[in-house]
Amino acid sequence: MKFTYNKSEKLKSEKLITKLFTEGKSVSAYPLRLVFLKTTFQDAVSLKTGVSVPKRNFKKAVDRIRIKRLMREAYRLNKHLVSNNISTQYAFMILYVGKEKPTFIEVEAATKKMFDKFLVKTKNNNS
RNA sequence: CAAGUAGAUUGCCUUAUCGCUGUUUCGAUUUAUCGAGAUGGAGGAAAGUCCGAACACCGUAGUGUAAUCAUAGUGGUUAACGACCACCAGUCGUGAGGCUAGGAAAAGUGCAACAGAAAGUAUGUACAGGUAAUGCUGUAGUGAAACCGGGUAAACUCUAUGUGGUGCAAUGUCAUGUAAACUAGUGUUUGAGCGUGCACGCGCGAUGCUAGAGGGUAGACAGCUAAAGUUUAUUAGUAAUAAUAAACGCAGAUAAAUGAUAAGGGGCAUUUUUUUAGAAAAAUGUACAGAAUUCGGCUUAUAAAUUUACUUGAUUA
Repeated sequence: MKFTYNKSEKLKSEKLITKLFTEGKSVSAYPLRLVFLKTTFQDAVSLKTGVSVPKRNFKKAVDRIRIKRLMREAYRLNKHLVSNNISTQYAFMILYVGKEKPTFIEVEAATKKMFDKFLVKTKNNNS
């Protein structure tokens, strides 16, 4: 198991992001919200993920960058929960919908909870 | 010692684990990826985007005029500036110093609280003087200012000088896919082409199919980081700054790297407790803030610390 999160695992394509937001489904675990879409892409990874913090809630760039770093870190350490349990490729976008600055412990707990919900939801859909 | 004035500097550190990104070396292969190593990786304001430039494109024959906006003592610095430095003047402060609203009122228009007869078309009252006669002359009284070519330009205005626009999402190169139109070839029952992996067979099949050219979307590359560079020293200058020498080689991401977690330590401030007037312990706090083409300024935010020069007051000798 590798806790990596490099360029090929990041969601970068503008087209795919637009499609994700128009067609994707979502689960939320406050203060996080996950938008996902079953899709395919060239790179040999099972997930492509982006993170986002709205400027509306955090006006200072320092705060936004800090939260994004926490979210990326939580994703990096916990992505095996998802990647070991899915068969097809997914695009993820994790949004921070809270309005307070979080700690890493909060973000990590919310990430785990969110991934559990995601797995439950996708299984139900398949069966 | 206290209070203050003007500058300059700094902007916490270490270790471990797991990661991100640029460059580079080696090794693997699947030839564009993987693995291992080495080595760079946020600021004094990176911020606001308020000025000035470099650079790029668009506009423009050239020149002039007008409008718009900006600037406004004198001299200097600079690539340039509305920035900076020096001096003069005015003004505030006991002082060190701070501030600038510093061109023109003899082109025109406007404005002037209170007081006052009257505030810009002057001239009432009282007293005195004077005349043929008249506010013709003086004094008193209000006011910052009362006829003086008055004041005010931090009112319009005038004068002088400058001023084209858009910003790296600029701009250039490559270019998968694809609609219509264009050009060439080929084809319409003598069947091009497509699907069924190939052949056979079967099915579909006609402004069709193939190619070119074109356009330039997704994306990639260049622009992109060696620059009016940084540090130190010397010299010239009151200074801004300039010259010379030596050393250094200093982020380059793009849904956007420069981190996360844990442990330990340091400085300072505040509070509490202890105490032998030295000090010790504990708790809390430790800012503002995140590059996005690049420079020079300005403005704004900022816990706390260090330091230089000077002023005023007090005490001691």
